[in-house]
Amino acid sequence: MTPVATEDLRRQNTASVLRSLRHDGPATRTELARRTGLAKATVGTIVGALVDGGHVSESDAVPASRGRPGRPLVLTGGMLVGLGLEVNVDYVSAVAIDLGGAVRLERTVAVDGGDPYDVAVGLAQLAAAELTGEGIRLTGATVAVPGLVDRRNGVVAMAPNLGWRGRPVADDMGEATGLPVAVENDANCAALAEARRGATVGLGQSVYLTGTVGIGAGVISDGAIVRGTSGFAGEVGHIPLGDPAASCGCGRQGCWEASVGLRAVLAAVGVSEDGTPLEAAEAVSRRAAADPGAAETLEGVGVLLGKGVATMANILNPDAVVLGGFFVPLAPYLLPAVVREVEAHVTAAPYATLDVRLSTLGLRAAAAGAAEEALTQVFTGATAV
Amino acid sequence: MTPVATEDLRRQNTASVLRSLRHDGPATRTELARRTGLAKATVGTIVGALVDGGHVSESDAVPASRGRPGRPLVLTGGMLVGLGLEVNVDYVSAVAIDLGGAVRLERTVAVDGGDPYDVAVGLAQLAAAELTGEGIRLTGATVAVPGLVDRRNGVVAMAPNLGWRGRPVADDMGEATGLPVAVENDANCAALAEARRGATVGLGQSVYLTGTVGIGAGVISDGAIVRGTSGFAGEVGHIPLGDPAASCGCGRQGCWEASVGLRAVLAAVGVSEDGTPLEAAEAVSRRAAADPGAAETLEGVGVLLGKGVATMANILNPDAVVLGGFFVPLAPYLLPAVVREVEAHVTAAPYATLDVRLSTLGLRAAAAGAAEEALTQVFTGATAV
DNA sequence: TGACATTAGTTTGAGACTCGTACTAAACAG
DNA sequence: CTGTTTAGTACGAGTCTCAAACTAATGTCA
Repeated sequence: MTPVATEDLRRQNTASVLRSLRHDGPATRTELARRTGLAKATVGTIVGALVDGGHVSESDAVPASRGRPGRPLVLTGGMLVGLGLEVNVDYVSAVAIDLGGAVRLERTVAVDGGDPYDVAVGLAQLAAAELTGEGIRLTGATVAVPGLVDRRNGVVAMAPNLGWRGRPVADDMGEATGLPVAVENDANCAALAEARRGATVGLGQSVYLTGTVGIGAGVISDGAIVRGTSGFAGEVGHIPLGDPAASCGCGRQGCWEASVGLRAVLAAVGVSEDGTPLEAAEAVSRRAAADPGAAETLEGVGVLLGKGVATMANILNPDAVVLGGFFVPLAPYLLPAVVREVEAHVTAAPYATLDVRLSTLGLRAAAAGAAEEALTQVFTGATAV
Repeated sequence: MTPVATEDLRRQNTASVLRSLRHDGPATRTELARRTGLAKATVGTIVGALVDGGHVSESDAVPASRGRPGRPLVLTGGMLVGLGLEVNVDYVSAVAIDLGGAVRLERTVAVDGGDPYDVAVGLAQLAAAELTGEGIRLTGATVAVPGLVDRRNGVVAMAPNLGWRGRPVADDMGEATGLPVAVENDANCAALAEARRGATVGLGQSVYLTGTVGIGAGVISDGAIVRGTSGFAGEVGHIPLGDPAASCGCGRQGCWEASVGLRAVLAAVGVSEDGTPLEAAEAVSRRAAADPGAAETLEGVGVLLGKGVATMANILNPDAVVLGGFFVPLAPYLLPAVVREVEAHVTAAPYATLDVRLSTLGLRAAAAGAAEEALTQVFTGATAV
């Protein structure tokens, strides 16, 4: 495994330079040499190729205190773009992000009754045509799906909300668009998005917990998604630490989701399930503002939520846990209890702080994360620029 | 980071050859070239250096069906040895393992009242002297400790059973022995040992769950320990999914350990806490064989154990979970319930099988894993042979 | 104003490495 | 004893990084 020839060296070092520009911002060649540990001459060669390729450009010289002023290099990366698609029951979103992190395209299309897959293919083809028209090279597309995804073969094993089962999305969509297509769980994508451009930028390890209809988690370690053996990691909706008496939609008792999922919350507070999860959660929030009993109920949800967060933290020891989805509008009522439970139950609490944060990216997180994922192979050196 | 020069290339490829020999067994040069993807000529050069260094040797030619017979290469690795130390309340163990995976030294010393640290230092010095006397080069030592270990600075943050708190073991012991010393959690080490030479050889991702006085887990991914941000991952003893009424030694209620830990099991079955955890567990096993009520109680423990295993499996999606420590003698009574709970609560269960296995290494696991850990940098290419 | 110090970036030659091809070595088959 | 087959080595070409020397651009200070 991992055969390494001398050209792979260049790829790795190029990726190292790109990562440094991405992660620590613009820098002169000399500064980059210091950051990466490479020789000045080597950085010069690598940067030369990147400038030729249009991925990096020199900004105006900034005179340092003394000596010849350096010319800082900026990731423009207009040429390399990753495409992310989020497939959901009622909408499909596309986001394209370039090497520099800029959003180059953003579309959302409603799905009216038909198969979301067809909408996704159409959107992907549209985006690909539009982007390549500008002379852009797409590194690939990643499709974020709410369900169990087997990464090894690009098959969606099960996506109950979409009604998909054993669907070879990567192969099918790859053929339809001519792009290398990967499939990924939506919570994983959102977690990556928060880690690259949201609430957990700069942290080594983080967990993203989203509440939409179900509960899903994404785990990020050193900028990469942790997938487990078959890509099913982070399927936390049905871990058995909810109220043992609560019946879950899956037929089991005591699932976490059955106590802290959207339906459970709506039922507990007595709000009807209208509109999107976020709209419903906002209705709950309004009710809690008016009704102390409802606020207290939410605090109870927060306790159970905190127990689950503490459980994940004990197993994974992340720097931060990010709450997303419908947890965000309810945060004022949930967060105090969550923080309390975390402090009570996380073994490492006195020695390593665990931040509980709120998602900053909102609904766009999954698609943006999918686009970032489509770009990662460039930053890891797996693909040549 | 990751500055890569042309010599690092050789290190990586050498490590690749070593890993192949380790993982897939002896092979001829041509076979190695096929396995690693390197050119035959390159493998020839690398193997030449390894043979010169005494790390690899040619075994007798085995004639293939036709043509010139190949000379299979075997990891002898007599020259490079990793040292592992397991520090416990009443004993300290040392195990030394060479590149070929052979155990080169094994010692256990009882601790009678004194500080286990002093015993460990003495044992390490003894082992180092003995091994270097034979012309062996020690790559380093890893100390396995039952407690929270901060890997970044080699400090044992807290080891309640040892009475250690904020102790800079790596620095101190490194000075005393002249070796590079690392510190690691004992469950992590045992998990690594099972993955390299025990129940989970060949699996990509595994979780090891040990019961001694407390409950601890180790997570292995692609042959490496998953540590989380500060090395506190796998501290599962106090995740809140035990009986909510059960009081834990830590002062909290509902900790998992308070329901499935050794003391809880002994109390539930009515056996006194005599001897080592394993001896006590064997007493429990005898009791259960005679008393159906006790067996039923154990089944209840198995249910809670299974809930925890399912929780970890949902978060991490491993290939297998290994039960060690006192769970092994009680397996006949626990395992059926554990397997049932896993099948009931693991979301991925229909799509990816999760094995529940028993530890095969027993008490020696932690020290052996520590020794393996001390060797890993050779196999990852971080250290030159 | 001009020599000097200082820092940025490039040129150049050496050294390390892998690769493909051609070549030698060692067995068996008929 | 010749041909076939497979294992392993020698060799030259190509790629890459590196250190040191060198050029470029600016501020400093007499």
